[in-house]
Amino acid sequence: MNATSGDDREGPTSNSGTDFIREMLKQHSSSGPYGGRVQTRFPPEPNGFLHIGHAKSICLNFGVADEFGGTTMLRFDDTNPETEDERFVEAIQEDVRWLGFEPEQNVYASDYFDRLHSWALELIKKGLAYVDDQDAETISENRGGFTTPGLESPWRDRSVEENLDLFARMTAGEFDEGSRVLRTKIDMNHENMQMRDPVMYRIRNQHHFRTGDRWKVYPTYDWAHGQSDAIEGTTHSLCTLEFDSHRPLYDWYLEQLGQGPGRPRQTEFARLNLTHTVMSKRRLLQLVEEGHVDGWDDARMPTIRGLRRRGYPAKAIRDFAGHIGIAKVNGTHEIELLESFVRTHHNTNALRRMVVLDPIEVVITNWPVDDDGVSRADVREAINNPEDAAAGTREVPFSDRLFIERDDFMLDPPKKFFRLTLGREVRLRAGYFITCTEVETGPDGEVTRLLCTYDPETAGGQAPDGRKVKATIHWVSADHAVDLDVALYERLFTDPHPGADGEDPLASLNPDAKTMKHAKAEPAIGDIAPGDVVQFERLGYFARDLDDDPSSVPTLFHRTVGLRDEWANIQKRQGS
RNA sequence: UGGCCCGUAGUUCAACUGGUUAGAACGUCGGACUUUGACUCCGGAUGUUGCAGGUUCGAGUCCUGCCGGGCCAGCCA
Repeated sequence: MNATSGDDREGPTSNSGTDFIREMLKQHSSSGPYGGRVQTRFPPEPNGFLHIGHAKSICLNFGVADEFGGTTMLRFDDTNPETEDERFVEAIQEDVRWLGFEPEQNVYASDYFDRLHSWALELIKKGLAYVDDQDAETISENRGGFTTPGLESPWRDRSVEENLDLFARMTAGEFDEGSRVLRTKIDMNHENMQMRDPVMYRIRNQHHFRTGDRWKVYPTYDWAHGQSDAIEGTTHSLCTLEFDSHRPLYDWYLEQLGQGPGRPRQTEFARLNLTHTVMSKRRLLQLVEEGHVDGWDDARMPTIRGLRRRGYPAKAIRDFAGHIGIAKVNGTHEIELLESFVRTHHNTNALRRMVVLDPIEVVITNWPVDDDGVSRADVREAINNPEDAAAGTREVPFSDRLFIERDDFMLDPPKKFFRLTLGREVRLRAGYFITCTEVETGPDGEVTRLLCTYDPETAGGQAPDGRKVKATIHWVSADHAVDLDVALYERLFTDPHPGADGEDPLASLNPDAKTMKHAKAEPAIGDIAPGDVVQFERLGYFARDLDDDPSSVPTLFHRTVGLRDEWANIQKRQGS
């Protein structure tokens, strides 16, 4: 198996296996030029961080290779020294691992620079490539348009000797950046613009993070990609839809180089888009640089690192990727679908804890006072995870002064509100039934404190006389509470399709995408390690911050995703 | 404007490669259950399969035209 485990994965998730790529692989496994061999590659450019869109591609590439007994390379497409950097390499490797995949090998396009170079020489000798002295602007102008043919470069018919000499001098660094390029000689009249003498090499007087200052010419994507695939034995080169028009060129190079029928084959699939967020590197970079988020690993970001901080499990991301399948149409998935996989995962795995995000004080007026005049705390036992008996139980202190959620009390409740109100009895989860007997209010009429009585007979949450309550609410003993900072998240963009109408995507950036709260937690919150996700009962799943000090009490949690909330739906429908 | 790719519930995908009333998930609505208004379970609704022709006993699947969307004229990937 090609996958590693860092979590509870049981294997790569895939949909039913009926998509066009798996269909093709199925055929190629029984017949065809690859002898049943399957090798894929995930080829990120090390100039940014991976996001959920990359995760889809990673799951696809590693997933199908695994399903068909093949392997997957992690290949860094480091052909442009301008923007690439070692730190991205490390981050990408880490993210791929975290997602649960182990590459067969970590390789770099730059590993192949020598081979690529000698292949280029071969094409020059065959009269299929030439050095063009035109500048970028001229080349662009002369490429022609969709309906107009291109203009052949005046340098197109140089002799092989001159081309060889010039290219050698380009390689040696004799010329300025932009002064010359090596171009393929195909057809300036081709209906596919990609075939109008595409550039193979450009001069870059820049330091490359791997090859240093050795090279002065760097291969373009089109020249490097297919050949890299061929060198390392990739059979199926899966890429996104926009490379569709490059496929003829991809095939052309391989063919000219004499690669036989077993040569790699490019297949395109739709990239992933999600509602209420952006996915392009440029936009993500803009969010970071303009300070709209706190970095690439901000929990609001759709980056792998952001999702990880947010508490999205790798397994849920994999399940999501497998579920959505692949297609040849660019669409946009609802982020709710991803969230449902996150909830499903945490529902079965996350421990439960009680945390009050917006506390209001409750005094239990009939709580007993001991002979020495002191009111003592009681200890309740609570189930850690109703979905998993093995998770056991924990102790929760109960006393005469508690906090409950402000939302769980209404002085003048609407019809369908069945939580606490004056004169009504509710259950405190794993505690007792309490009845609100009196409400204290402040100068503006706001509720400041609730006086309640409890029924000692209902310890643990059952009434011996069998009477029922309509609501169970969570609570925390005030004197035992642990103070926490909690980050609540909403959609990063209010518009489900930011920028779809041609507007600036950032116009719908949600300023309230992050809200900080000071919360009160039960003491057992201390059991939760950084990075772990727990359910705050009735509220949602929350991840303890990755950078929180593991040796001390938790201080910061991020809301991964809220629980489904029927009450919120009711309120929405009632328009209040 | 030319070329290529693509149009199936609100969304994203299925439909054994022409064969009965076009399915699933998420969402939505209703009900059951419930010490989380969660989870779970049961049930409902939403489609002129972009449109129009054609081939065929039979078309979401094949053909033609039209409409709509995406991509392509970087020395980015």
